[in-house]
Amino acid sequence: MPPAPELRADAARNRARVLDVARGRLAAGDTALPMNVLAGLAGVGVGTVYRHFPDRRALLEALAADSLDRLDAEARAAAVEPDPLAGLDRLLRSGVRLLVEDAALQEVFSGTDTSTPAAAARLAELTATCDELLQRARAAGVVREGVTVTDLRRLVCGLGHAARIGGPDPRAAEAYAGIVLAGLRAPS
Amino acid sequence: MPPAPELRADAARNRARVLDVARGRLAAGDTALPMNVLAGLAGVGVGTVYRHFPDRRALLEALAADSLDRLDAEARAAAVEPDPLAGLDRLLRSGVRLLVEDAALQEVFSGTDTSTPAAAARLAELTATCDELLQRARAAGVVREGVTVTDLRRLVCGLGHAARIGGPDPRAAEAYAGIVLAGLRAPS
DNA sequence: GAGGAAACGGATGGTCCATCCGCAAACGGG
DNA sequence: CCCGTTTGCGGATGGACCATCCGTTTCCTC
Repeated sequence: MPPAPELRADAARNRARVLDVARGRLAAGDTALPMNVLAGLAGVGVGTVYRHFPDRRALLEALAADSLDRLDAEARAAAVEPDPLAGLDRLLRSGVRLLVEDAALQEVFSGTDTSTPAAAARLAELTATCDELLQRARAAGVVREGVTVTDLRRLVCGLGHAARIGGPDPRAAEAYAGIVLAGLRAPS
Repeated sequence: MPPAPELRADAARNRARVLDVARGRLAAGDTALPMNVLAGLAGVGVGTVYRHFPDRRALLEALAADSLDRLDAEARAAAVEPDPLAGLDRLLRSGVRLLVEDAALQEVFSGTDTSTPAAAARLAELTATCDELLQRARAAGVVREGVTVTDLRRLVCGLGHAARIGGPDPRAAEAYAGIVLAGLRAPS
């Protein structure tokens, strides 16, 4: 990635405002905020919103960037755990937790294709990290046969989805992660 | 439920046409079919569609009615299995399978509130059946502590969601059901 | 502080939703 | 069979939202 396109002062300010408002609204459960309303709340014209975020998905990806960073950090940490099973534990639990905490991340992570190339790259990298860990777990024989990194990703998304039905429920998320984790272990 | 409101001949025909077209399109992956297009394809006016199905959700519930019947039947069968663990197995596997096979059912089942009172009643009944089975499994000590029937429902929805990421994948659905099933068993 | 580049903003056209009501078709008694 | 009543039909319509486009404003550099 080339360093950064260097935004003009007002552009940076407006972009931040829009993101702030959107984040606040999303945290408040307002998942379908119209773009013109968002613009109004941010004290900005609609065009400005669309310039910074070509479509809804791009906005979501920007909103999820922070959480994606954290998830990436967790994955790296998990990948270097001495015990691969402990690594998987950490990966799954933190993944589901982050997905439940951040609706934007859930959306981005569940989606099949990305809007920003940046987001695509991040996801690919994350996948590679997870795969490395999974390979190690498989080599150690502690995980079920036939489980791929795609399965892991889909399971995490699924659990995030599950723990959101009827309002985000972090406690349920934790429990579901534990259940799947137990199920993923190689049958002894 | 009082027997049936006795639809007039043309009304029944039109209703069936709309449902047929909608089912076909949905099966073809067209999840966001505009109502006026649907009406056009069914050779019917938009008003007719809205009369039979006040909103999108009601249409989905009608589309899912068949699958919901099947799910209900499976749940009853599962509830009378002698071995409660086998019952849970059957319930989970068939639930996830049906959800992956029928997008409408996935939608209805994941949603938090219903449009039709009929659908609400069906879901409540299904929940009761599942709860009965779960109680039995708990009494036999074969299932994790603290798992509620709500958890079961959410997990099934979550797995359905997971097995749909990147296109419905029945094989993955089966595998995920197996994983969660293993995880649900009481740790020995 | 002047020139050029970058960003702004909101009017605009397009799509879809959902309603409403004049009209047509179906039912049932005579 | 025919006609009155009732039920359902259809599509024009208004409103919400999306996404674009371009004249105007703001910022940066020299």
